[in-house]
Amino acid sequence: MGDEARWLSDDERRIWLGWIMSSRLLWEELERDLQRDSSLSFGYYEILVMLSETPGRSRRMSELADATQSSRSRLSHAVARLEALGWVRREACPDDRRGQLAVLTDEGFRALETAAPMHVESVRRHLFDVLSPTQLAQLQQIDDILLEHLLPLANSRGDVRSKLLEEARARLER
Amino acid sequence: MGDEARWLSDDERRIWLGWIMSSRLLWEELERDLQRDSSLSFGYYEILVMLSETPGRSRRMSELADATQSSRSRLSHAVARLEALGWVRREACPDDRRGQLAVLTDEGFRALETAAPMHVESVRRHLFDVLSPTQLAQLQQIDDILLEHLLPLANSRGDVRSKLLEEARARLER
DNA sequence: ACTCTGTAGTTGAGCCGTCAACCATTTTCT
DNA sequence: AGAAAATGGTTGACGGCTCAACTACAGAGT
Repeated sequence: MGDEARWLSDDERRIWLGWIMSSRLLWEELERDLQRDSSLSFGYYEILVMLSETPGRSRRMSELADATQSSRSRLSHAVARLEALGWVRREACPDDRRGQLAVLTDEGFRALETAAPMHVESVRRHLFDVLSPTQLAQLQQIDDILLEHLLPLANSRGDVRSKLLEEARARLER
Repeated sequence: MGDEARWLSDDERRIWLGWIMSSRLLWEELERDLQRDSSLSFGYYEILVMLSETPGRSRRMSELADATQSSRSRLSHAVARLEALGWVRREACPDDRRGQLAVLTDEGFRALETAAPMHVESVRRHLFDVLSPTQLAQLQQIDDILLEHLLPLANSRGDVRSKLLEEARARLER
């Protein structure tokens, strides 16, 4: 392998591999649980959660895209599928004729209600129950720093994500 | 949202959101860099790396699957695509007539050689350069614990991953 | 009013991964 | 030895994502 200027040291390599493996496995485990318990993908789950948390259980497409860290395109596809499942409905936006509102249906809300407790349980099992309070605090600090570095990058890449991510970050720092 | 028995506390919610956002963004950023610099997906990159690190630059499919934390199916598809690109070649396994060897071609090795330094640079930029040594040490501990919890789960789910993950973990603990 | 630029959202092609079904070979058990 | 079970690997349908192209509307400047 081309060992150029700044290769990784052994320590760094271990940290790197550890991060890759653990974060990948955790994601997979959570998605698998969610899929098994509720036949819901994590992406869908996030969308339903975000909708359920707004008054009126509805939100504009682009807002929703930012809130769930997805591209507009991805959200558009996802909402189309959720609509086909009957969990979300599209409505025209009153004040902007370009806009679309994604609205959580009652059926969608019920689906979320059954999924949520099991998902939370899964998050506990795989994250909160295995780390000590100290480690959780450390993890939070680390993630905050990473976000501080990564969010501006994501934001500057225009198109995809916008100011709402900053808002999300503010929420984190509160 | 159905607040059942053990919902997340505000602190937990912040940690949870922080983890989701940061790990997702980091993955995306690294993949984006890799794609931009080398038109290589992270999955492919990993396969090439694993192959390049074995004597003979070849490895059995299932070994390779475990080493890259992928299902046999995924690896099979991926190697098919890498083969079409001319970076990997399949060979029959001498001692087991069921087996297949994935072999890194010279062209594949060259592709990896150009990709690697830029990728390492990207990892530094987004991870090692933003965290302090203390935080990196903490992160490693945290990831080790997560792995200790997650690897057995992944292993027990038979089919997909096997003993080699344990080996990988041993490598981590060395 | 009229163009110019930016924003909202959708669409289709193509890539990558999952899942389940499948064949071939090897191992184990009797 | 022969049947049964386990292992190695592939395949095809399908889901979901990305990227780039596109339509429609809004807002600014003239």
